[in-house]
Amino acid sequence: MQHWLLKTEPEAFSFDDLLRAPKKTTGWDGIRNYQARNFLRDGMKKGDRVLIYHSNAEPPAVVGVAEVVREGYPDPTQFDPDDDHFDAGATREAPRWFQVDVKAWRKLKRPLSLDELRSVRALAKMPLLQRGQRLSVQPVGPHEFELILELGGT
DNA sequence: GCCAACGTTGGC
DNA sequence: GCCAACGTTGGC
Repeated sequence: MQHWLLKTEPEAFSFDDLLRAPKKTTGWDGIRNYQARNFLRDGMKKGDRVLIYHSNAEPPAVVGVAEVVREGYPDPTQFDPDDDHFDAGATREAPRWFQVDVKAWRKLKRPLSLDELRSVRALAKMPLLQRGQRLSVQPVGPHEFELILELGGT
């Protein structure tokens, strides 16, 4: 089983929104980056655990844990001309963008801010903490994942 | 709101 | 295939 981190802007969709969603589940749509797309399409497997990170937040922080409940399938918003994420170059025969479904598992007892994560030496190699890292879907090592759960409390 | 870092686009 | 211009991300 692998572990991942998904970024979201809480103003658009927060972990609490996920907790309130039907079946605490949502399609993680709107990702428009090829590297992230490849993780969604090929990497993420049912049962994988996912850290949910709030970007553009005060403070930016890991706030909860979710689980992949459906593996990669075409993101429907790419086909919708009225959607912000419409992509005229994508077809149903050859979809360009993929999403997974994630279900909220636990909210961390205490959010782990970016500052705090940076202060933990064992986490220093996380992509999230690297300078200029913008990828919104990232793999997380098993030890890093367990440590974050310990620090945040589940 | 600023701006550094990065990804994408398109002219050549 | 290079690279300048442009758009986006996301911390601050």
